[in-house]
Amino acid sequence: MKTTAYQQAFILHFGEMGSRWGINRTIGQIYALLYISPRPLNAEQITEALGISRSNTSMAMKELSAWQLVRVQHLPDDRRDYFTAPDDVWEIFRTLVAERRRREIEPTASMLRGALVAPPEQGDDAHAARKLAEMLELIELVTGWLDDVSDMDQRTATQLMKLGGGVQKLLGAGRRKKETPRA
Amino acid sequence: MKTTAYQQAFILHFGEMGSRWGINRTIGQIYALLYISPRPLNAEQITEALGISRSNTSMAMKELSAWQLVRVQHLPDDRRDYFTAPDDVWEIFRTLVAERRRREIEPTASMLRGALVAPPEQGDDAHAARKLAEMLELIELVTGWLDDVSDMDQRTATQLMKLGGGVQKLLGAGRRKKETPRA
DNA sequence: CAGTCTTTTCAGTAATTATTGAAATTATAC
DNA sequence: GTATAATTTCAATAATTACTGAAAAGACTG
Repeated sequence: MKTTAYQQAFILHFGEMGSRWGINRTIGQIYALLYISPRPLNAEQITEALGISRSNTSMAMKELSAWQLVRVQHLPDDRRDYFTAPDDVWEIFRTLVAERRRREIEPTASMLRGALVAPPEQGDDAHAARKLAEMLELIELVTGWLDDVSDMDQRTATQLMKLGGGVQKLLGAGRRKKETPRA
Repeated sequence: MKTTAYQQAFILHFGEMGSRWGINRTIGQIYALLYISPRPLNAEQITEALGISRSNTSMAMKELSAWQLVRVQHLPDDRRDYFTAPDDVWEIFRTLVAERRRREIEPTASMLRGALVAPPEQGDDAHAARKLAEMLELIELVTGWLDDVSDMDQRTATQLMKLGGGVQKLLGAGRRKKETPRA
């Protein structure tokens, strides 16, 4: 596997952004490589294309599998694992949202629910409990909404997003704060 | 500043989640502390409450300010800086979305735009360019939508989110994939 | 089941990120 | 101006996370 300069730029960018996205450089690069690759790649090809160790590739693939961001497939008369990223960006997006929700939000929601089972009623703890309740309410509102959007097919979701602020008209309210028409 | 066991649990959780959220433990803890505190706190109080160094507090406040997640205020006859988190969770949420967008998505969108100025038209690079274009299209759709939602007032946004999948009826489409009614 | 190919594990090391303490800077008071 | 309080900077160190190489484990072949 050799990569062109054009591909390199994209792969290196994903590597650099990796740390901001909570994944490491290797994982970012591998995902970028798979995403633009027109064919499935095996671990050896990935290792060679990125100049990393075989074991690093193995660990990264495990992590990407845990995120459900890659698929494994096999070719006839070849027992190596071949990896692909899903073709459809919308599907990738849904997976990302679901996984980030599970890892970054759900543990907190769960902790908040626990803390609110028997909320203190006096003093600063009571104030804290009210703030926790506000946070949980917002989390549940937003995650519920994300679930709903994830269940939509791409066409509907696209239509909804393009509607943008115009959705307020449909809601029948004159509460618009700022006019932001979209295509 | 002393914290109760009830407050501690929340603060420690935010510290632990910090690494998943792309901030460090100290920043997570400080934000949790400020969020539930019924009054503004100065750096010394934060330092004492969390058992960290004064310089660590200073650097963390700088970072939180960069995220626009805290406000500084002053008390009469006291020249120390007092910090608060915004009262309104909705406002905090909007800030988080805006900042994450700016740091985690915008650089990539910008790179993609650059790569698509003169997209290659042959071979694997052409395939890569098509995938880049798909990614950019999705990013622009989603970030545009986030902008629109951010511009809504809380009441409208809440109404919209509670509507959930029901929004499809308003769109006049029978393309519902799965029925998920919400309060 | 011995041999070969492939993948995984993991201890050690490298690289990165977080935290501290001391010194420097800034701001205010006298 | 000097003294004092508050905050920031930054080099050193601690802690964490990423990566490698070697060895082990697993999977298939003949």
